[in-house]
Amino acid sequence: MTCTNPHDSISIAIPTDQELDLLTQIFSIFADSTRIRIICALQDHELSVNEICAALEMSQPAISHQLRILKNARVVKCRRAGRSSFYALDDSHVALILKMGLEHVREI
Amino acid sequence: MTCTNPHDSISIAIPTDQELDLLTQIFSIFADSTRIRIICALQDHELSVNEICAALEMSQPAISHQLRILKNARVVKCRRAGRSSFYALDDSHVALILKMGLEHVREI
DNA sequence: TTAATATATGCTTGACTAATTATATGTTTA
DNA sequence: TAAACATATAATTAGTCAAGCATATATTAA
Repeated sequence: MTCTNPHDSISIAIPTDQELDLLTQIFSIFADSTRIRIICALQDHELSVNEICAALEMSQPAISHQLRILKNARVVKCRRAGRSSFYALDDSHVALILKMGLEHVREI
Repeated sequence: MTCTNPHDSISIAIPTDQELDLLTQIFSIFADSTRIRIICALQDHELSVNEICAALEMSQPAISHQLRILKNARVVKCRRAGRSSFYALDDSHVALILKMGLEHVREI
């Protein structure tokens, strides 16, 4: 990536308006504990909506609501099998950002 | 860090409730374009409140409002000099998370 | 001390959003 | 087909929050 200051590897070039929008979109996804818990639940394997409800002990519409947000953001993908829909992580980049945040939190 | 699945380096152990709170707090900070712009403006050098207002073309109370949030979250620190207050980045870990997000956005 | 400058704070409003309730759609079994 | 099951969607509500306005506090200069 380009940096405004080549001497500082952490330096960030000023984001464009479009980048700013995308950034706030992505970070907004993680700004909700229910969505983070869903992503963690899908970490190792896909789950049906019902299974996610059971895992998080939350209502089905509440889970479907958040799944739609995660799907629109391409964080999860959906596969239909019979009368169940199975959700799995889609974009590994996004999971990496969450991992970064978690590492940060655990280093405090 | 500990992983639920040692074969997958991206795997994330289920966060505790406390970690979940800290995570949503941190990501909430980046879920606002004004705050991201402030952080970017402070990337290379400290700035007074007035200078930040000028850089972002926003009102002084709006900037002070966001600076207080960033300060409480220890993302920025404040230094008083005469009648001006100069703000600078405090926690470089947080800037790293922002950098991650920006790299992600720029790779799409 | 008074005036001017710089920043912080309190109050309010409008926009956004997570969760609930109720209902609709889709799928399988009897 | 009808009934049961699984998920999606609509409408509503309550809570959160960014920004604006007004004002208070703090610092310097005259």
